[in-house]
Amino acid sequence: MSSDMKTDLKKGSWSAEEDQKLISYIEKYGIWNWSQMPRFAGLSRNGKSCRLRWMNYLKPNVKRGNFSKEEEEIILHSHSLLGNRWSAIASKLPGRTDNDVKNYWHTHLKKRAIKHKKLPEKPEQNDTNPSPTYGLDNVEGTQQSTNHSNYVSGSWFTFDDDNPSSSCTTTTNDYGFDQFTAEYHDAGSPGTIDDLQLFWDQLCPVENLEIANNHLDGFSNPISQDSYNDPISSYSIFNNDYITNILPHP
DNA sequence: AAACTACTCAACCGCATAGGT
DNA sequence: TACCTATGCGGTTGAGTAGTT
Repeated sequence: MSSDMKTDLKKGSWSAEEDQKLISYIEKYGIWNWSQMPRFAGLSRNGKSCRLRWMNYLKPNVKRGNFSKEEEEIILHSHSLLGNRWSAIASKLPGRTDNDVKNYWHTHLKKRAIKHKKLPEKPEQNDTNPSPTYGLDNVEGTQQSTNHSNYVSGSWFTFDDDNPSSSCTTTTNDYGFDQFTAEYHDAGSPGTIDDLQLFWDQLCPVENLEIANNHLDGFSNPISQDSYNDPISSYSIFNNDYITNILPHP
């Protein structure tokens, strides 16, 4: 028999008194075990309910109120990358919870994303009007590409010498954003941090990095220790201006 | 003013995973 | 290794509210 059945636990909306009990207890004793805490805090709730109430509502620095334009953009962009990984998306928005982001998506942004998805695609490449090519070929000191194409084809550049399985691609994602994705694969064993640094230096030369970072909006930093530990590191850029203005051949 | 509809968001539920024994 | 428990996550629900007829 579950503890819920044994002890007639309360469900539904939280009262101000319950909120205060939980806040007072946590302020005094901290969070130590959600399933035990309610009993000591004098609450007839299960641990999950307490945890949810604290995480989504009572915890200090939980941001209330309307989402800003910037927050909306981050959600839209992140969702196009991560899908319904609400917790991961919320982590990019200080003070917002996964529940908030999920609710806001369903009530405000989903329709917009679907509408956006129906926007016309970029023009197809043809012989008389070739799409611009993007690459590092003409950047001094960088590796020459042996396999690059434009963003319409969805396959842009492949490192085929020093980094045989690393790649960059540009695609138009489901939401109509141009998505530029680069991956560093170090087949089998992790490479050195220098290998990774070299890869990203080639991909984003110094003169491009500053502008590129303005569009990263907190997406994974390619030169982080995390990336080093992960045999694949990647980031994506969704801003059309970035691809148009930063990466075209000179 | 009443009835109905649409929207919002707090909360619940089930499942997956991590960590401990 | 198998089992148990706690925690975290995403899908879903439903009460309350706002807007419309």
